[in-house]
Amino acid sequence: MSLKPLFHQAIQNALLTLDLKESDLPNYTIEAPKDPSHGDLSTNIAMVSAKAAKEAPQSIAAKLADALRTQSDLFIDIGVAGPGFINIRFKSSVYHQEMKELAEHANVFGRNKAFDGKKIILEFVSANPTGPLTVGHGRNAVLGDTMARLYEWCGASVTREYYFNNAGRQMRMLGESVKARYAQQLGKEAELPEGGYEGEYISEIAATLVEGHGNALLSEEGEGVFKEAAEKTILEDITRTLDRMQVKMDSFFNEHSLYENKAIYDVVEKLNEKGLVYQKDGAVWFATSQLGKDKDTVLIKKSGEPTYRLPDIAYHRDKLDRGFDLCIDIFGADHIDTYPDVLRGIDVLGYDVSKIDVLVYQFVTLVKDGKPYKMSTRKANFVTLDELMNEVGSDVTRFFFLMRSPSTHLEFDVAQAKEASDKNPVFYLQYAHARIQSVLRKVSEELGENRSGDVEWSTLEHEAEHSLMKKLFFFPDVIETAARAKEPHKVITYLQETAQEFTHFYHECRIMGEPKNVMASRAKLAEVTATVLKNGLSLLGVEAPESM
RNA sequence: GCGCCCGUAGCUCAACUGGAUAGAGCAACUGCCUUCUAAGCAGUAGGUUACAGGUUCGAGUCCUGUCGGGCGUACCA
Repeated sequence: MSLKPLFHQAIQNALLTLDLKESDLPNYTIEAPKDPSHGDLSTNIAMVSAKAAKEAPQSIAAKLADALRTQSDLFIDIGVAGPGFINIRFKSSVYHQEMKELAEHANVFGRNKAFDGKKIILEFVSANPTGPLTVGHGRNAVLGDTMARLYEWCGASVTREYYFNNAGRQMRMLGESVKARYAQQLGKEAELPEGGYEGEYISEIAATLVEGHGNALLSEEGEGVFKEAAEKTILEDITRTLDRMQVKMDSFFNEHSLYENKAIYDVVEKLNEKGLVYQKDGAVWFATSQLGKDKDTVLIKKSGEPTYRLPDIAYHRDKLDRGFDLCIDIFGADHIDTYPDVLRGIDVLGYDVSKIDVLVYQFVTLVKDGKPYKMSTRKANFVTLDELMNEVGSDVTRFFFLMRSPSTHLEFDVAQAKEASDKNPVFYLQYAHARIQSVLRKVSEELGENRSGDVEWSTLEHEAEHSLMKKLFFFPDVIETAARAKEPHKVITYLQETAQEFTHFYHECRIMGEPKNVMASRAKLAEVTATVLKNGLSLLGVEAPESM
């Protein structure tokens, strides 16, 4: 279903006849050359093995090419080029055979076994319930969810977890803020606390409380009913927002449970047994300087409250205890510093650190009126995810967040996103899909039920048909690469190229009005392309419309 | 100061993780709608990959240094 294994196998067979042994070979790669005139696939095997074999790369390549010629009937062309690349071109019949197999289960095409049977937990969003999700959280949510989908397509069973903390100063402040608004709405003198939350949503929560309880709550503490009401409402709102974005969490993990079951104190105890814990200035310290860090780290403040690092370590231990093979955290660049401390802790506790991995993404810079825009949940001058989706919809929102590599800053021009949505690249993909469906409807009218019958793949000989087929074959590789590298944008790049190949084919090769066998095979090729586009878009959480 | 990330076309970004002549979209320009969706296609123009060294058959990609930007560097989360 993918061309690479065919070539790989042929190389293995050819090697048997040469002196070169597989064990002598460093890792060689098989790639599709950028320039298609070089061939369908290319390998650097001769170059990378030249040193060990003490032989010129061109000479090795020539021998190997000869062996391939005599042993394999898959190729129409085998050549040696440049510094020692071996380039091959497959016979048409290979394309047709592969297409036949692909078409038989196109709807699952792309699924692979790269993470087969693995239990993976992804932690993402994890915003504390102090306000609505912002554009900044959006990138986190979409990256996490899309990674989850990618792993699922690679055979893993995936848990999406939202880790949150409903205690601490922020939440206290939230309760006080709601209480202040509540009192104000009842005509009492009250001021927002210093550093309180100013957003409109606070007033709305207060208004609901006024409606439900009148002035009965005036004597209550901010930390009590007010905080609880705010937390409940905000978490519901967050869930609704995620829902709109096609993000569904499998579990919510409350940080507080790690206090209740004493997990955090057990961590301190275990670390203490290793002699890595001490007291100083009334606080409890983790001797991270003995583990390669330049200074030690506070685990429990002198107030008796743990810092976030302690529950973080306990949380990751909990995940490993739950039997996950891989724990991935999706972090914004500002949280990256917690990661090494967690690893140190987990390592000392005797767990396999390699099971913990992190996807760090850079910040979203919001651009408004051509200027960068500073956001703060507390000041309420943020743009919420809901507002954004009201303007451009969930498809465009998700696509936008995924378009760029996580390691680069994402510039989000609000004005541009709000206007001219027809210039957005997501529509190019959706349009290609809709256009295929439209053609297929016409073909079905023409051919009736016969359309899905036996397809004469051998009629597909046009250059445009070949390059489209070739593109399709690589889909599973792309998914695997994107999952391993944790770079979902690779899927987008691929889909755009695929849509481009399709429109090229669409303009070069008419479907309607051709002889029936040609019409049928081209329609089938178009149909499979649509399915691949749809599969890819579903990985991104984006709709593949039947018409536009 | 130190740590992590980034610097590629006018702008926003790719480049299959070390491969061959660095590619797309937007913006600009030239063509193409009496035959399957013009939200499209074909073409033109645009580059010393921040800079200087190094590693090797081969560097945008790896190493060292310099410059510039972002984020950290809390007994905040």
